[in-house]
Amino acid sequence: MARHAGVSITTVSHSLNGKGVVAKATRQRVIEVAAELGYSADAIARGLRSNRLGLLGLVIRPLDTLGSYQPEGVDYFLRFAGAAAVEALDCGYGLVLMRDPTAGNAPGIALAADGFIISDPLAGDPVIDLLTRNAIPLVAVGRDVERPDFTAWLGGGTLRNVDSVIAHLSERGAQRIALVTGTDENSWNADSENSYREWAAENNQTPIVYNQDERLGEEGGREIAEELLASDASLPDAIYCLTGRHAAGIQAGLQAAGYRIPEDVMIVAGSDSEQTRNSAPPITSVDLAPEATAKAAVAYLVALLEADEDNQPLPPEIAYELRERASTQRG
Amino acid sequence: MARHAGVSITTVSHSLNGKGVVAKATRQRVIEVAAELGYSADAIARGLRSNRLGLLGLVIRPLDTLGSYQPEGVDYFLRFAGAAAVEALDCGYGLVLMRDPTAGNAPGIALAADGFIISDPLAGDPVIDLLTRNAIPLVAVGRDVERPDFTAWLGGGTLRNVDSVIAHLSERGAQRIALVTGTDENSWNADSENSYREWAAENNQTPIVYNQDERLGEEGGREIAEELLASDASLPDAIYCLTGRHAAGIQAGLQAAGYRIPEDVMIVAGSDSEQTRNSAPPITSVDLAPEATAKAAVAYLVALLEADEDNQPLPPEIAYELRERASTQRG
DNA sequence: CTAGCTGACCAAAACGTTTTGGGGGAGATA
DNA sequence: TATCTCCCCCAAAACGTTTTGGTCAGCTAG
Repeated sequence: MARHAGVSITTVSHSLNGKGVVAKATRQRVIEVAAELGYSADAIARGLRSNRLGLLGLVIRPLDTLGSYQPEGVDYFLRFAGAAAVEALDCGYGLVLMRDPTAGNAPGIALAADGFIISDPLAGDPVIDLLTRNAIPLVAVGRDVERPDFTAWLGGGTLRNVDSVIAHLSERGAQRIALVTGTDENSWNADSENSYREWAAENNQTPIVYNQDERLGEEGGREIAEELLASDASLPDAIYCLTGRHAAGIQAGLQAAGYRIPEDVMIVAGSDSEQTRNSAPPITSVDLAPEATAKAAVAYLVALLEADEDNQPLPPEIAYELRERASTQRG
Repeated sequence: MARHAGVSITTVSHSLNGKGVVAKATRQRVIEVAAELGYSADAIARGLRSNRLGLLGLVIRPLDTLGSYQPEGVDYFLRFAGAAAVEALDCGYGLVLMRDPTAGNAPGIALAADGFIISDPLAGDPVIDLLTRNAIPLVAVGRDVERPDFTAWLGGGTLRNVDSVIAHLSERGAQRIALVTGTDENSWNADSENSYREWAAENNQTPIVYNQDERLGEEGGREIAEELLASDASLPDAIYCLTGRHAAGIQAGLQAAGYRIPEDVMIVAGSDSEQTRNSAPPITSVDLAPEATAKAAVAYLVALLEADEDNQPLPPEIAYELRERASTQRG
């Protein structure tokens, strides 16, 4: 390239990057020759020199614990990943989906990423340790419940979903509202339960909480239904279930026992999925806005990467909406 | 690292990569020290030296021409991309989704990928030119209709879908079968039309073919319905429509004009989508097996990358299935 | 005793950039 | 004429590996 343009390597670099002092005519010629030759600086060599490859990593922790990257009907994560990839492109970055990079079978490229997005980190997440140790910037969706000092996370708005769901159910006449969470140690499960217990305490309700392994899917929901039915206490008249698959299972279980949804029990899911959309009746669900969240997370990470030391960006806020469906449509 | 282990840089490299001649004890010690320090060779530096970054690129051409990377209800590509990413990980690679890398706004990392998967290349696709010029191996899903010499592609089985759909429709009593394709210049559109016309010629049928822009979605389907209704010729009694969104639009258009599906007209879509699953009636569709296709494409590309010059792998075959639904359920 | 071989290790080159620290020529000033 | 100042440009270092082509010591064989 330098030979073709009749200048030094330095001048090529300066010309194409707009740095240094180069005569206008020279810079123009270099640019023209580069275009003609289809030349552009080798990204790897540039990466070696500048320690910036233009690559972002995405780790979706719930899929790690779930064991499968394509859980039946759960489209939240795929939509999240797709939107993140597109937004990264818009920012001039590539995005690589990765599994737990502490697990050892991570691709070699893992630690070469400029920054990471961690979706739903676990308590004291080792992935955050690894990245911090390697001085790789990261942004989380959901907080690490054991790491209060780590503030570069978004999605705190999910906390308010508990309140809005309870308000919705109360408005429809619910008296005794139960909560079903997953067992992953992430803030989505933990903080939702905390919020719920706070509400119960404030309203003199006996909290009714079940924790069920996410991996069990609809079957896990059916088990909860059986536990509810076998319990000495009377059945709650509304159930807020964080995962869509558990919700669908609970609904099916209660219906099999002769209960009607929503007449006898109302059901709300904390995240929308194919199961909640297509069960009978369809289940009222919180739309966790995967596209908007992904877009915000990528933009935030890129801002973090490209910001000066002194004016760091702040985490964006995401708005969630309740999709009201027949499972809470009374009267 | 070399200092910590008390050996040269060379010996570290040799020890960790199992190359060269290193005393067993030394190699062991180096490995231990590396584990202790959490050291692993910098992927970028290694990439610079070996020209292998461990990164695959994925370009989905229909989304480029569509202009949107999240077309409403079309989950084929997202599922394809997700499955490809996971399979790449299983092979030790990262996968980056990219837009048309010839468009200029491609991320710098684009040409640093070890290899590419091109989904549904266009006729004489410039992306293939670009990659070939840069000596980057690639695998396509669907062939480039203007590049018969390029054989590293899979998905030829879609050709047979035309026959099986026609067989299915004939079995259900169809006499006059129309075809609706898209206008993208890919093999999926072109070869399907060719197959259809061959069948028509062999069976003394007057071919009825419409080509409609993919970008118009369901509205485009409705337009086709109007054209069919306005035509002098009588309405076909079955329509094979390659895209799910066109199919849903045609069905809605015909129903609005008072025709019944499937009694008056049967409809089949060449690719499954949310529209075909949830329209009324649900539309019989070909399941293009995005996960299996993606997995096969990645495995094929990786095999290509890692193969010796002399024994190149052959493209795998994919099997597709017809999902029979009410839109062809007669009698 | 010497030449040759082998096993263990290492210095240096190469990969293609970016960045640093000049170098040299032309014009201006003394 | 000598010196100073700009303005352009460039050589070389550095990034962290892998790979090539050694060196050196200790043995073995002649």
